[in-house]
Amino acid sequence: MTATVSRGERRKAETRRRLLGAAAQVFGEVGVDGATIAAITEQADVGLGTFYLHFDDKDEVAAAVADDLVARIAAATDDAGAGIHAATRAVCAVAADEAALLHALYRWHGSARSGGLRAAFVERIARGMKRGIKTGLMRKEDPTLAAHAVLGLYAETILYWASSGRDDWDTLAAFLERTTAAAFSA
Amino acid sequence: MTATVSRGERRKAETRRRLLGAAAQVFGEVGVDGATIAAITEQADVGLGTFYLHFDDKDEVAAAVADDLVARIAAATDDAGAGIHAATRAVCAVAADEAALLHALYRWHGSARSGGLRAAFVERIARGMKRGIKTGLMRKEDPTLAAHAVLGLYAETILYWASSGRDDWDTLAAFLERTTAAAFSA
Amino acid sequence: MTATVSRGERRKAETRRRLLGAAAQVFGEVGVDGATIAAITEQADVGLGTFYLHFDDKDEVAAAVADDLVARIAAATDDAGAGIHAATRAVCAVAADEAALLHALYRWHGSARSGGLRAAFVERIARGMKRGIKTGLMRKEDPTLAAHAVLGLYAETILYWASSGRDDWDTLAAFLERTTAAAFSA
Amino acid sequence: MTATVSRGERRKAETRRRLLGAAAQVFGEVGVDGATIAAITEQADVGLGTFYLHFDDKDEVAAAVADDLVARIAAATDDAGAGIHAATRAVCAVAADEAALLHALYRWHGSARSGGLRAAFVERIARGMKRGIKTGLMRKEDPTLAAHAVLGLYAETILYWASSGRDDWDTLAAFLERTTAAAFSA
DNA sequence: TATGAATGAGGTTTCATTCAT
DNA sequence: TATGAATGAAACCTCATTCAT
Repeated sequence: MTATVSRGERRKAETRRRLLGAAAQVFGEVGVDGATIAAITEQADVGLGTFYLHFDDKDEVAAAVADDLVARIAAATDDAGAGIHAATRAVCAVAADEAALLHALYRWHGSARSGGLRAAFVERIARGMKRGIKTGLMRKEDPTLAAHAVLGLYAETILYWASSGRDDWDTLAAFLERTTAAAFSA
Repeated sequence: MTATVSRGERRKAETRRRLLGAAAQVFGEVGVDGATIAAITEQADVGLGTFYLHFDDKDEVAAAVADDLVARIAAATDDAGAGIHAATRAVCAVAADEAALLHALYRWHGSARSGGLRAAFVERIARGMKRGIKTGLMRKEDPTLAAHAVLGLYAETILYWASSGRDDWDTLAAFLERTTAAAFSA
Repeated sequence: MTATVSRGERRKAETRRRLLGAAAQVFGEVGVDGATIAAITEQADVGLGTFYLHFDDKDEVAAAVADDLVARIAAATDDAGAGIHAATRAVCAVAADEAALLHALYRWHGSARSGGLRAAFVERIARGMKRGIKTGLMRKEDPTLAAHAVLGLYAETILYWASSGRDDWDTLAAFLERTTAAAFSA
Repeated sequence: MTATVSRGERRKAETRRRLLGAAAQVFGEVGVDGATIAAITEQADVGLGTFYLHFDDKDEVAAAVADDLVARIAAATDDAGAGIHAATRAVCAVAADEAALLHALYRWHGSARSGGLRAAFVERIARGMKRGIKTGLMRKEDPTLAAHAVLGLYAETILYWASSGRDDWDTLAAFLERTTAAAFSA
């Protein structure tokens, strides 16, 4: 009744994880466009050809790395419970850890196949907005448009905070809560 | 004492203008990273080597194109007179015309030499914020931080508007004014 | 005293047969040069590494497939009994079935180790020629040279027939008999 | 009134000629499939990238080399005047010089774009056949089919002659004339 | 000043082959 | 005996940059 994955499968999954981690690292250092497959496999300490056993091309890893990051932020906000307050702190906490990667992926143009970070975040935020509007806590606005506004506001300030080397993320979180509340509360 | 620019100098300036226009066009089509020097010179209908008589590399043209765009938006807002209202309409008007280029330059990582669009806009917005705070119209916030917030809010919504093909820019402008006012007015 | 082949040996022979069939299939589809080991093992529904338990490399399978085909054509002509007439019909019958494979192997440059189809056919034809000359049915010519001539004549027309999608192989067979007889009979 | 091609254009044409010559050389040595772009540019003593200034890919050079060879053989036969006799000698003369290249191109599978040697030769031979049939010198046969037969007969014997190192091409030419005449004359 | 042919470093991708299981 | 993940050499192709004209 244990998970029945053969050792071979576990090793393959481990290699894939290594590649994803290496890609995240490299993307953070030189950006998605600046990253080369060779740099990723080198960082992962696997052979060059191994990359193509796990991904078709760079876009595919980038999409997978983006999905991972989105999932982590989603998990962090979900764990944090309801409320903009907790969610904002959680997002800032992840941002503090993964500033470089966040920067790389947020600026990434994405590919035909993947919407990248933006689409995923917009969708999550828009859902929250709809709830807020329905419960009367929020001013009535087009949820998708408002979600883009919030995304831009959060992303640009977070990346600014990270790039200027400030580490008092609570200050930023407070600003974000204050501003968002003022902007959209009913 | 008319301006004494020789014919050679005039021709050179004309060629430079051609290259800038071509670069803007190509950037809009394939992004800054996707653009090649050959594509730019071809679009400009100029020899390949000519590029290097006017610019050192792609970063330099991209910076120049970005400066041009910033200057045009600045001129538009300045012409529009004071007030967020007029400025927002002016920005949206330019965005409507240059959506593709705006997209390309805003996502561009920039270069070591140039801050790109972001730095220029942040600086302008921050100046406005300082004025607003001093005159008591605006809530007191860190002007640079607030400027990044406004930049992100505007940029992300404008690019969304353009990418979704909507052309009722007045609707967007109204949303932006409403939201910004709510977020930052005293 | 039945043939005592162990189960292991039987299974191994079966796997080899599977690989040969798969190789023939793949060669017909993409040519010998275009075929990859992976494509062959996939078609055979066998592990990639298994290939190397049976063959050293692609040239070796190609040679084996060619030998098979030659053997089948030889068997067909032998079964058909004596006479150019019957042999030609038999060759055309096989060609009709295996046009793609025939094309792939006939154009194949061969390897250092194997003469491929050409050598085998030339040898068989030359033997027939010598007999024909000895019995006085055939004009006296250098048998090997004449064999090459016949091979080229047959092969090029058969491949043309197959590639143009015609299926009235009797028409072709009649042409070949008529022409060969005219060319070489005493 | 002299040919008005600038020096630059002449130099470019010269480079192209160098590449064609080098490709012919390399194809003769290792076959079309075995040839690499690097080997061709090295043989031509030009930079690797230069290749792509003149040809899209290997298929395109191969087609150009094939066209050249066809044109040379066509010129040789045309110069030789009418009659199978002269034409056969002319073909053999070129074959003697270009045996290796002929071998490489004749075995080449060709590309989607180019019919290669085969198509060009078949067409020329078929034209001759139609004339022969109309004038009553030749037995009535499907001209395209007969052309393939003649092509196969000539090609296979010529390549045999070359590969076996024989240099009495007159002997071969005599065989070809004799055999073709017997096979197809009315 | 303008041109564009030539260059080659640098990236991507494939695939024969090995080897631990 | 069978497997298939891992490997890296080798091929392809692009494009920034130079330089002779």
